[in-house]
Order: sequence, then C-alpha cells, then structure tokens
Amino acid sequence: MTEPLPPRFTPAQLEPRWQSEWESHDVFRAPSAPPSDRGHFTIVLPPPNVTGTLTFGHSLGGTCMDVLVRWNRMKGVPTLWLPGVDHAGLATQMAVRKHLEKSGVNPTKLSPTELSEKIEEWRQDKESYIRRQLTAHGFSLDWSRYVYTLDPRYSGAVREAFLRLYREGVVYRAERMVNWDPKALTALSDLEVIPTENHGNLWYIRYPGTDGSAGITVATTRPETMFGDVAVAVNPGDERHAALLGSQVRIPLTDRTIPVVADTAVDPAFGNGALKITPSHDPVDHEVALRHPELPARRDVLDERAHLAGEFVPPEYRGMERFAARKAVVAALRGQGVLVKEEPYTNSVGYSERSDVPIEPRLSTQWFVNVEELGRAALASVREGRVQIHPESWTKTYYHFMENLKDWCISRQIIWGHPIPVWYCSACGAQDAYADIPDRCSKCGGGDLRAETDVLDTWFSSWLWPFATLGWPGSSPDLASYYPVSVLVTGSDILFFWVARMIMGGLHFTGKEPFRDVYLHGILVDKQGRKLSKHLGNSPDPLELIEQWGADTFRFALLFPMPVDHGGYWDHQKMMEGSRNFLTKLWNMVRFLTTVLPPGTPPASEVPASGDVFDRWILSALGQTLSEVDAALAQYDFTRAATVLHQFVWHEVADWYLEARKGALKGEEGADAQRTAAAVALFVMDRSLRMLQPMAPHVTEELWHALPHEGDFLARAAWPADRLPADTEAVGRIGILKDITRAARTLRKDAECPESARPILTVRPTTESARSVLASAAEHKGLLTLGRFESLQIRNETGTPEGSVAAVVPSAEIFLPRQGTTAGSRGALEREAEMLRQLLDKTRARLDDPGFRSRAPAAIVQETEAKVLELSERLRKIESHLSEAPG
RNA sequence: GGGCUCGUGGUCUAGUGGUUAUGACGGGUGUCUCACACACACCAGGUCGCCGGUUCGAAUCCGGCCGAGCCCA
Repeated sequence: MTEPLPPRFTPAQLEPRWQSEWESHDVFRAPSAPPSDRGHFTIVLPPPNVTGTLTFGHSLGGTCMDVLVRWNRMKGVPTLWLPGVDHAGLATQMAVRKHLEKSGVNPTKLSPTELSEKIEEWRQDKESYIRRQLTAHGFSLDWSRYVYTLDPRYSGAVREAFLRLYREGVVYRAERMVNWDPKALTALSDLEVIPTENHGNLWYIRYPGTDGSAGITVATTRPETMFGDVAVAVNPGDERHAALLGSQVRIPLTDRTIPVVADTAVDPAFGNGALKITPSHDPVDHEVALRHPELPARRDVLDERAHLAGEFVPPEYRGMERFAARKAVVAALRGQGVLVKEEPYTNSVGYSERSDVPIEPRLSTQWFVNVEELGRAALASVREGRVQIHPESWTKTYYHFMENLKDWCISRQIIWGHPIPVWYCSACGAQDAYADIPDRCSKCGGGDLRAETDVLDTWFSSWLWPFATLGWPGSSPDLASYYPVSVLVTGSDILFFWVARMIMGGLHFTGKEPFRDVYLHGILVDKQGRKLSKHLGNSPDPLELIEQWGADTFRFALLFPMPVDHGGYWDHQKMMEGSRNFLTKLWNMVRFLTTVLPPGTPPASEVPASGDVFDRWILSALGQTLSEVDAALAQYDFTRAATVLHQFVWHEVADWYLEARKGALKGEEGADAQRTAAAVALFVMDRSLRMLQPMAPHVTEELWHALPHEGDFLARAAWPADRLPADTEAVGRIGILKDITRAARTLRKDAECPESARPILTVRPTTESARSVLASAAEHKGLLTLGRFESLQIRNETGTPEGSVAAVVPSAEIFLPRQGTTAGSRGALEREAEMLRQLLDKTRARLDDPGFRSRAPAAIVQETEAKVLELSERLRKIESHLSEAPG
C-alpha cells in the first residue's frame, strides 16, 4: 500500500517528474464551456515582457496566483489560469539594439525588415526561456490557451479597439508637447519618464532693452534654448518689472527682439522673477505662448536628436548637441558680459526609462486617447466597489491618479509593435482608419494612400489583455465562460500603467469591469533597499535558485516569512533555509507515518472517530487551521495562510501530537489503538498536505502518493471541507497538559537532570481540571512520553517533598528529585517570584483606581480580580517552596 | 511641493483600546532520544521611534515632531 520514501527530501528528483505528469494528464487545462452554475475562477498571467527573462518579482506574483488558482481548482470551481507574453515594443527594441551594438552590429545600418528579424529571433529565444522558467516554478498554467500579443488574433483585437475608438472620436491625432526620447527617437508617455534629481546651474542672463536700457535679467537652467525664445514673461503683480511690460528686449547672441509680457504662471520668487519663454521646448512655456495670441506658439531650435538646428539658431551653434551647446552658449554669454550670475541649482529632470537619457519636451504630432470619459467610468468602478483593490490602502492612490488623468499618448516612432491602422490620401489629404489594407481612399476614392508609420504603445495592447486573450472581439466560448477575470495579481508599480487602463478598456469594450479584485503584491528589494531588477543586476535568475533549492522551497520562502503585501528585503540564503527546513520536516513526518501505518490502512475519507484526547484535540485544531487558512486566502493574506499552516504542522502535529501518539502508532498499545491512531494521523496529514498543495505543490504531491490515497493527483483532489467542530474540552485538557509538560521540562534543566535520565515526576494538581487530566490514563502516559519521565506520582499534600526542586504553574505544582546543585532551581523560582510581584503590583494598582471600578465593564473588573487572586496564590506557593528549599 | 505607507527584542515580523506583547532567524546551553542535527529540549534578549492629547485603561485612537520608503508633481 505505502511506498518507502527515501530518507532525504531532494526536490530536484521529484519536481520535474510531477511537472511532466501534470502536463501529460492535462491537469491544468480549463474545461471548455463548464456548467455556468459552478461559477468560474480566472486569472490571466500578467504577460512577462519578451525583453528579458523572469525576475523574482515574477516569481512572487506567480506564486500568489498559483496559490489562488490551485486553491480554487481543488474547491471544484472551473478554473483557468491563462499564460502569455508581451512583445513590449520600445523596451524590446531598445534591448535588441543594445545587444546588437555589443556584438558589433550597428543597428542603425539595418533596414527595418532586418531589424524586425533580429527582434523576432530575440523574442523566440526569450519566449521559450520564459516558458521554461514558468514551468520550473510548477505554475499550473493552461498552456493550451497561451497568447502572444503579436499573434494575428490578438493583433486583430488591438486593431479593432483602435478602429472603434477612432470612429468614436476618442482617439485623435494632434500636435502636442510630448516627452521625447532623443536617443530612442520616439515619444514616451508621462509614465515612462522618471523624474531624477539633477544638480545643475541656474544662469542669470541679461536681455538688453532695444531702447539702449539695461533690459531684463532672466533666470534659466537651459540657456541653450534661448534662440527659440519668443518672449520674456513676468508676473503681472511683480512691481519690479512692471515698467518693462510691453517693451522689447534683444535675445543675446542674436539680433532678434522679443516682447516682455505678463503671465501669472511666472513665480516671482524664482530667480529674478523673469522667465524666458521657449514654447517649442518647454511645456509650461508652450502654455504661456498659447495664452498670448500675439506670440508665436512654436519656434524650434532642437532637432529630434536634441541637436541645435533651424533658422533661428546662429550658424556657429547649429549641429551642436544640447549639452555641448549649453557650454558654448554660456561661454559666449560670459564673453559678452550678459551673464549676470551663475549659481548651483538642483531641480528635477525627466529621464527616459528606456534609454536613460534626459527627455526633451518637444512639439510633435502624435496619437492620443482622450481619457476623460474612460477615466471617469474607471474611477467609478473602484469608488462604487465593483472593483476592489487589495490591500485597500492603494485605492486612495488610485483615486488621486484617476482624478488627475491626462490624455494618453499612444503612438511610438519605432518598428516593433502593432501598426496604427490609419492611411493618408495623397489626393485629398484625408486621414482615415481601415480594418484592412485599403485600395482607395474612403473620402475621395483616390488610390494613392500612405500608411501611418507610427506603431502603438505596448500598453495599448496590454489594456485589452483580460478579454482579448479570451477571444474578444469575437464571441468565443471562453469569453462567455471565463470573463470577467476573478482577480488581477500584479506589482503595485504598474497600478497606473496597466491596472487603471485595463479597467478603462474593459468597461469601454465589454461593458464590464474586467476583474472583480486587484491584488497588488509588494516589490522585492535587496539589502540596500533597491528594487530587484535585471537592470541593476541584483535579481538572480529564479531558475538558478530553483535548481539549487527546488521550486517548492522557493515558493514557500516567498510566502512564509515575507510580508507579501509590503514587499521586503530578500536575503535568499536565510529565507530558503527556513523554507527548506519546514518542507524537510514535512517530509520526515510523512516518512514516519509510512513506517507505522498498519498494512491495509484505508485512505482518509471521513473524519475518523476516536475517543482519545490527543486525537480529539488535533482534529479540533485541524478544523481551526482549516478555517483560518480559508479565511486568509479569501483575503489574499498569503503570509498568514503560510504561517498558520507552518505553526500547525510543525508545532502542533509534529511537536506534540505525533510525539504523544508515537507509542500507539507503533502498536505498543495494541492493534485497536494502533488502527485508531493511524486513521487520525493519516487524516490529519492528508488534510495538511491538501492545504499545503497550493504553496508547495510538488513535495505535497509526492508525499500524498506515498500515503494511502484515493484519486490520481493531489493537484485535483478536493479541498478539505470536513466538519471539524471545536472540541473545547479536549483543547482545554491538552492546554493544561502542555503547561505542565513545559514546566516539567524546564525543571529537568534546572535540576541538572541529564537528557538520558528518566526521573520520577511528582505533580500536585491545584485545579479540578488539572486533577482530572492527570487522573486520565492517556494524558498520564502522554506526560511521561513528552517529558521523558519514568513515572508520575500524584501528590495531595502541600509543601515541598524532601530533596526536590519545585515549579509552579496556574494549574499545578511540579516536583523533581534534585540531582546536582540547586542554585539553578532557586534562581528560576526567584525570577518567577519577582516577575509575579511586579505583575501583582501593576494589577492591584489598576484595581485601586476608583475610575477603573466605576467605568470599566464589569467583566473586565471581575477578570482582573480573579487574576490578582490567581497570581497571589501562585506567588504564595513559590515563596513557600523557596523557604523550604535549602539555600 | 502634494498624496500614500511604515517605524515593535541584534534582524525580519504578528498584533486596530484591557494579553504575563506573537513568531521566525540569529545568539547561548544541553542532546546524534530508534521520522527528522535541514533536528529536539531549555535559556537569554523588548521603557512597542519621540513628545503631547483622548480614555478608568493606549503598541493599538487623535495631533505634532523625527526617521524610512513608495507614488504623483
């Protein structure tokens, strides 16, 4: 019946075996068109970017998801966990460019087609590695439903989404100030710009008056853009400059003159209170210019690579890179004596997340999504509780963001992505969106059409993920069976990038919130507090850890001592060891069971009946554990679920229950007792393995198979739903027994009793329940086994037995023959007495406070009075033993 | 500058008004006790960041301060 287990837990030997067993038996394949009355549980894996490979963040998120998925699958809910990967447009294109440069190929020399091919090679390489990584974690993904964002079907969904929004007028094309990446040569969304503290200078430059006066001094961090100035602006309330309003000043190093205008955007406290207005290269300046119709709204002096260029730039500066130009301009200004002052200045400069260079605000024609309506609806979904964010504190951040939304720039000047399905007619100049490559213009019928060359921002495909993966816009059975998604699990860092946009997209395209719950797990950081990332090289490849420690160990380590919600610092050696030790413990518990189960022990199905107090107690504790684990998982409290299981399995089942029942399990108390003990022990182990399966699927599968069992896989066995009511009597009795045992064990040490010795224990019960516990054969025997005593004597008379050391617990006085010196024993009793005295003082003081008696609830007052009685009684006994014991 | 989170033994952490403040790791002592030394047993270690307030009573609620982190400017 039972197979012998190897003496050691070696993950590498069993994990790949179960992974292929599960796979070949389609254990994770979601049923097609399941009966609708059973509901559904769906998670779509946030698609990893093919830019690189998986990091620990993916491991953490994936583990959380797999726990939820396996838990629901065991509960019998039709369950789908859908995998996929993301083409990650700009990020991947940049990664491949870097890779090519490193291998000596100049990416700019490649044609778009050749570059595409290189990226495609890269993608296939990463895609297969990512799949290996996911499988190695033991993630129970349904690979038959795998999606890649550039698949024809998925691309069709992206095109459809664009077409609909285009026709509704929600997407539009306009010239706007955008974040321009002068290295990647593309626009970026606000979210891809990282504000970075920059230690630069503030230069004060005098713009001379055309009437020969001194003119006005402006302060700027970007003197190199001065050739693009169209005005100098001052605050209308600023007396210092009021006289100059309306006058003309000359841009130094040029012959051009510009007016001094008033605008409230100018902060009188900044610099001299005068700003140069450069509408083409600064978002604030652009708005100032738009407010003054007399000023040009545009005067470009930087090209796409952020080199000075154009008719407004004096010839000697043309072609200079922006930072070189800054130096040259400052030098020239100094030479002309118009550089009034130069001071160090720290400000925030946006850097491109992709290419790590300062972004350049740039006027450019781009495609945008108007998020006014979309954002309002998505805000309401969370406000009105149709989408719940966990931990809940993130909802405030969500509101704050959604209330300050700006239109979303969705065009990118790259090649790796979904094309924008828009064509321009050379005959009539019309632009229109088409579902298929058009033959002729929809407006004039002309045949000469030019395709839009921009592609869509990756997030424009990602925001469709919860439904486009299931077959939207078609009417697929999966969409009917598995949408909406049950919970979206991801890192808090992409709440805005992705989660908010998916809610917008889901509402707009499917009329439903795309998921009910959002669970945001923490971000892992290293010892220096830095986010773990490939970029910093501080995130090891999860595969290496899995090879070294095993997937189960890794998974449990991510959940157990780690605050999953907060993120936290990752010391893998330490955490892996704790996790491995626990799984090894589990392994040995089952191994022990396999050696003692009588042949023919049936699988654990019904709750076994037993009158034994240890059996009753552990079954009660199991019921408690089960409900706590269920409650914790329902609240996405993975750490608590893991902690509760760890505590129960190790510190209740192994430390107390198995130790106490060892004799019966080994048959030392007869065949009947052995059968009963075996049934209960097996039942407790079986249910524990089921509960641990979502967290550590491989080892629990292996161990479950080593025990009597019914069914083919633990991975699709039923989640425990046994009726295990609290047995307060048994729990109370074992509680007393534990108290006495622990005190007796301490006494052994105090009495300097060798580990191997089996002394005679004497106990004087001081409560009725303790008397009853000690009078019972089962508890009596348990106490001898747990404390390793030869025999137990019940004492009725007071006082200290001759030649004994004593300990006092609330329910009993405990004595052991003195072995060596008694200093240790006296010390322990004295410390205990001192602690009790302090506690008594504190508690009595509370009772003496008249306010306490009159205002505190009666139950609390009574409790406190009882406590004083108990404490003083205990103290009295200790003092009496101290006085009797030889000094 | 605005918003949000968090400060509990050496380290990480549980704990949303009455507990002798939880657990893990680390430390110490003893034991290779026939499932497990990746183990077992015991021990030491905390004025719950600081200051005020509310309350009969505060780690817990409120305000301020200090410190750390995250997000948005």
